[in-house]
Amino acid sequence: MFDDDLDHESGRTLSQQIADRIQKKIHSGDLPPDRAVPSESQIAQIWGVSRDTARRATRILVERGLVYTVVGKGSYVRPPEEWPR
Amino acid sequence: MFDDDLDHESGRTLSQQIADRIQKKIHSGDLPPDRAVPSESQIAQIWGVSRDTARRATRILVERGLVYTVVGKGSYVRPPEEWPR
DNA sequence: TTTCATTTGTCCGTATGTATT
DNA sequence: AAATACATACGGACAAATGAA
Repeated sequence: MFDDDLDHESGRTLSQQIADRIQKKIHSGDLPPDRAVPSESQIAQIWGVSRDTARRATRILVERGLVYTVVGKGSYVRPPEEWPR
Repeated sequence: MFDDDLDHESGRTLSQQIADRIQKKIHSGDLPPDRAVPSESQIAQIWGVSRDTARRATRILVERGLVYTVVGKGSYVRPPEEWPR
């Protein structure tokens, strides 16, 4: 589902690149509303980064208004009606 | 391990002199492949320079192809097969 | 009720990247 | 070259919340 590697050289940070890849899956409908996005542990596993970096990636998506987080459960895709325009 | 003082008078910069000293340890095998070289903080501590100067020293070794850097972890001795000839 | 695994929240220490003064 | 500050990243630890067994 997420297969392309991250670019450690480009100007964009690892967490930004991860957020971008997940955002594409959201906008494409691959990750529908209220569907769980990859957990921090999964992100760390998928892209081979630390949980700290995984957390940053998730927080970026929350700040972009595309994802909401529930403690103890996970982070989920926000309905498109709530996306910022 | 690194005991000789730097020369603040010579033409060579402090970072160059530090890089030279570490390079000797690499070429002598005192710092074997994939062994961590002194961190920027350690360099600053050992030779009494700023972290900025320590960074420059590490950077020089990277540019010489003797060392590779991993963000968040440190800098390490590159295997001799990868050294430029 | 208790136990357990999973997930996020928080904090720590260390290291490098970047920018400013 | 130095001093400082902040961001990004890695690794580890423990707490709190959730839900299932």
